[in-house]
Amino acid sequence: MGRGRVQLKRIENKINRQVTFSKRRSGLLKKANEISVLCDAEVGLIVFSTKGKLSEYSSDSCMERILERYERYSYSERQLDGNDHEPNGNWTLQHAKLKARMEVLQRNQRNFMGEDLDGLSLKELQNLERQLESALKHVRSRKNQVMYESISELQKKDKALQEQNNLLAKKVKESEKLLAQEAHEEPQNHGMDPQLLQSLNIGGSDQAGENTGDNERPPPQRPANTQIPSWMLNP
Amino acid sequence: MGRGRVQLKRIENKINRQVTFSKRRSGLLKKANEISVLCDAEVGLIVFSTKGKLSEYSSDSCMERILERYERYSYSERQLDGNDHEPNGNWTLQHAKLKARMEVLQRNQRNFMGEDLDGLSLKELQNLERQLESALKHVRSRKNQVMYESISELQKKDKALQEQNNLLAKKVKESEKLLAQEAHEEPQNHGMDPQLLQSLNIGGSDQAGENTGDNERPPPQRPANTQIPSWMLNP
DNA sequence: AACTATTTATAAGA
DNA sequence: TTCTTATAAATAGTT
Repeated sequence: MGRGRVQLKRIENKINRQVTFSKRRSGLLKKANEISVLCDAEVGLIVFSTKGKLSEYSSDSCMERILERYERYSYSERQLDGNDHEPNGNWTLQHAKLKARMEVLQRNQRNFMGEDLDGLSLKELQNLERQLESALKHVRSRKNQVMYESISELQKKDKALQEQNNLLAKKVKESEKLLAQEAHEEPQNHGMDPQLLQSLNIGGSDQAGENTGDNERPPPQRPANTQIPSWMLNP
Repeated sequence: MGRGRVQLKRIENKINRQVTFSKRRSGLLKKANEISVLCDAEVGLIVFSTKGKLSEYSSDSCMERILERYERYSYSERQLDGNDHEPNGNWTLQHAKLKARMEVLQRNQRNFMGEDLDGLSLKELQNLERQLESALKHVRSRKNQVMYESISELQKKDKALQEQNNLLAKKVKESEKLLAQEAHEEPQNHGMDPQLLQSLNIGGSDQAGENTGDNERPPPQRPANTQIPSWMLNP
């Protein structure tokens, strides 16, 4: 819908992609709302942009409800397993304990996301900082590994394709030879254009390096705790 | 879009509603797919028809992952508190739900701690990295604030103490003067031992203003909360 | 399920 | 970002 036909593939131009995303997102949200109202359906829609920004839509009942319903629908009886190790003893206690643990987890998680930091002491903040640094290191390391593996695989594929190409090229040459012999006997030129051979070099090897470029982040910043803030030195 | 304008309200005719639902659902799914491909977005779409039938769409990574990611963002009001709208209904279900959520939270937390990263896609890793960077920024900012406040307070306290010291010093001098006069009138020494006077010089008067001397070493003991922890200075 | 007159969505341009 | 506009797509009502 628009001035040109659109291909169903990732838009490479970044700006363009961003703009299209913005437009289509609003369109999608609108349509989600429409179907939910018109057809009395329950809809939950979650969209993460490339940059990780979240947009969501959920019909009347909140997303939480819809997700619960979804979980119930998709794997309801999965966790009926070993719940009865304490027949009917103190469900209440169990429940309370679970809830308490849950709350702790949630608070932690919020802290890990850099929120709700007001109640933390300096030392706790320090610990959290160290923890986050360590996590970040691991994540980056893992990311690099994943990227490396991906590249490796692409290279393998690339190699295989090239070999295949060589084989094909050889075959083509043989054909040419045969044709040349024929031509020798009968001097007309119906050999193949060498450029055609090039075009058989099926693309894809160049995707390998694509991801290596803009994902690297330089470490211009040192960890803060190796650095005494200037205001501490100049009271 | 169609032969007539459509009102944004529930379609009353049941057949009609069902047909429209079917058409629009496929449209919605299509558009969800399009935006995810074109704009490199991560999309999760859940649709329950009036009759409770589930349709879903999720881009590349499975719905489960998207929902986890969603939880990571908006874990917010996990209101476990007033969940007992079903008094003694099915504790089992409640319990199971709690446990399921718990598992998700724990997995998330492990990810936030840089563990169990093997299952994550490149995109998810990138997102996690961004999240951690952001969290780290917040934590550092908060830490700096706390440190700044702490120092600010120290300085205030310091100033107050100095003033107090000045006051005391002045008093002591006056006492000395009086004693000197007495000594002049009656040359027996029943005055106070000058060393005693010194001891009245409640610690720190030398900090007051006369920094001209050789008092460079830090005072042996400061109030605990006016002390900068060693780990702050020695990273 | 197909058709088609219309309405909508949106790609490109400003 | 927002608006405009030409055009592609979606779809309401019909068959």
